[in-house]
Amino acid sequence: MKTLNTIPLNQILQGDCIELMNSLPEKSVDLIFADPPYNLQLGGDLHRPNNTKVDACDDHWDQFDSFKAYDEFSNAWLKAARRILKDDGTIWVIGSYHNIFRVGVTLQDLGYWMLNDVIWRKTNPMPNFRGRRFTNAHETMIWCSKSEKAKYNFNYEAMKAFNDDVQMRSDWLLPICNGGERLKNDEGVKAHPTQKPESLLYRVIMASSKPGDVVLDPFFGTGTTGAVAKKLGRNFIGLERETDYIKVAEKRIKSIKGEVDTSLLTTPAKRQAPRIPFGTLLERGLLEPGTKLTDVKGRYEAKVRADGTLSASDFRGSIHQVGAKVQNAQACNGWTFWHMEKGSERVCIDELREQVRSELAS
Amino acid sequence: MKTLNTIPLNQILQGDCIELMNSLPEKSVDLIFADPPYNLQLGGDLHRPNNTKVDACDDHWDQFDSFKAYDEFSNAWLKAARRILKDDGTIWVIGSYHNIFRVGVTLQDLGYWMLNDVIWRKTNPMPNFRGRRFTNAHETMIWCSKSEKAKYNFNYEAMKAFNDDVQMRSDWLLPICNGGERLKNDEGVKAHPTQKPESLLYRVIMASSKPGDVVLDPFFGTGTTGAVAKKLGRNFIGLERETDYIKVAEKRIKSIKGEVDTSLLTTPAKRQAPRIPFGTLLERGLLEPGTKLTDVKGRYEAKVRADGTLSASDFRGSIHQVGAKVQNAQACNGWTFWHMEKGSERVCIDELREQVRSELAS
DNA sequence: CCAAGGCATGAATCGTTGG
DNA sequence: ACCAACGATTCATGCCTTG
Repeated sequence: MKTLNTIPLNQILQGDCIELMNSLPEKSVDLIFADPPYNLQLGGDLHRPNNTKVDACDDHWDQFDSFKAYDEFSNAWLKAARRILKDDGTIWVIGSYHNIFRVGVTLQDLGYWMLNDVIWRKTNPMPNFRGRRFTNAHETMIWCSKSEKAKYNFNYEAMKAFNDDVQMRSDWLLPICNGGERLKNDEGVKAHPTQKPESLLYRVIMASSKPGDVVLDPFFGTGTTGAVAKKLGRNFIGLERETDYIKVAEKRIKSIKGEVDTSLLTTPAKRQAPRIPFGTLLERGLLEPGTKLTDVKGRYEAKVRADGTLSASDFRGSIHQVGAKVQNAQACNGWTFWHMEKGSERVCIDELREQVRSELAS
Repeated sequence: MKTLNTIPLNQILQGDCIELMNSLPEKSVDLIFADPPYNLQLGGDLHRPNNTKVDACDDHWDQFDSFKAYDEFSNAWLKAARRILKDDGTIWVIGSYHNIFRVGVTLQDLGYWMLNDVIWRKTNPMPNFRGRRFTNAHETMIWCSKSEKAKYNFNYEAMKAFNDDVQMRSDWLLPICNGGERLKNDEGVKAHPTQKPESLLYRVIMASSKPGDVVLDPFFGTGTTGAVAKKLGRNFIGLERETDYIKVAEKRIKSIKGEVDTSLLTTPAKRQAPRIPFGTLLERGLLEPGTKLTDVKGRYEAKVRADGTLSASDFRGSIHQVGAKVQNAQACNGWTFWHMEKGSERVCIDELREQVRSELAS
């Protein structure tokens, strides 16, 4: 494949992304966003508790023989990306714990300079159905400049403005892509197993590029990067192998008239008063496992357990459940019912919660 | 240093953590929590395994040299840790984007099996003063078992109870360590630059160990791991080079009184409840042969046979087999699937099992 | 037309025990 | 080591059906 002299804008190029990048002129791209295969290494099938089968990402493009093969792949495409990236351009790569550590090392070894790792916290992740691990509720993005001294672009003021005038943090709370945004094929089946939400790309592109910039995505899929780039007045280049994805992406991008929906940039409304699990008082040392709690008169009592539940004679449960049980009542607000002894006084545990709330607010 | 036959508990061992770990008996530790140094650019803490010092440098070649040294260091201590870790033990390592990707790759390359990456979201991170990046508001922990097939320990029910009866997610919001918890030396200066909050260790130790387990921290510092281990009824081993840190940690841990009733420290899991054959319900008269069972909606039905099996139209078998068959599913938990009619209500047979269990316990 | 409830589904490295 | 059987396990969201 011969090298082009000018860069083809606002198009999807079909083929292997490494070969395609090698055909593009060097130092011609301002921003790269990449969502490479995660090398998931899934075992057998997984079923939900209601016996339905989880639709796993088992596509051929996610299969690698070994970590070594995956590292060689990462090294190859990140090297090709480095050649076409302008000296002051930046690159984002997204992944999960299956692959992101290997991608991070490859980035560092190739001389990229890490600026941030940014956590995409999902409001609605898939639960852990078997109860064997923590709910995998986030993905990680790495943001790099081409070198330590590069004068990269970061729209600090814009990010701050969109975040209620406080600095944008490295953890972003955004929903996964579903509902109307999720693209379906003619049979009504999801067109791509891992379509990213536009809200994520809005922040990425807003933060690290300017209108008129060239934004390249080497694993274009159904074209979220291109769609958002167009909406934000940037030029895009999409690289993709699969004909089916390209068709969907072209239709999607064609239908966009370049308007910006700024609501996608903002953080979902902050919860009013943050919910404080009772266990928080334990891990913060405000209470200890074994502490005796009583009602305000000292008629009923229970002991605090390490997992943030209470135990009373032969009953265990939340502060609310145990509070109701000892009174033989239907319901009980454990926060106002239970007190701890402090010297000769009884202090309501709700005061401890207030203390935590004020610390969380600061 | 010669190898010990028994493991020294609830002590801080002074010296190089790799040498000290090599002196401990193999497969003797249940849980490792490690907060390794990652000041690549500061020089002070980073030595090659042969004890030569790595120069702090900026340019690319030396940066690569320093990554290589860091990888050798990680490989050495994680290998030593692997030897002393029990086959069903787990390890946590915490870091930031400067080092965590390299640590992650080393873990994977040594054969550790990643279970989760967990994000510690800081309520009160240091702001980014220059406004050139996103506020670095989190650190990353990697949690691994020793191998893919290991039967590691995860206290799912405890973590769920702790989190208001919703699965604990992979992102944890916790404040950094300051205020009264932050240890100061005699001059009133913070005793350690990166003291971790006890709340973080509380969750780690609660989630992945049992009372009486051995918890080792190879970079003990001021001993947060030991302090929380003691509070939660676990044994600790701390490894540390610096005399100043050891003094502070010993004083800290000595002041903790660690007697807590073990029953308050553990959350019973249904998984480890004694097995009750379905036939027991019959011989105890809780069910009679011929009783009709249905699913919760009354869509499927079966009859109880005297031998403790069920029969449905033209199929006979265990409660599980028949439950699966009528639904045309691969598997089924008959205990939660089948219900008996009691007046106008349907009662799950799992409640009958609970009744038997409580009778057997008393 | 609206409210309530049912149902589908998302990048997932998701068993244990006894024969 | 392999196999069969037991039996434990889900949260947020959006669309659709039912009343």
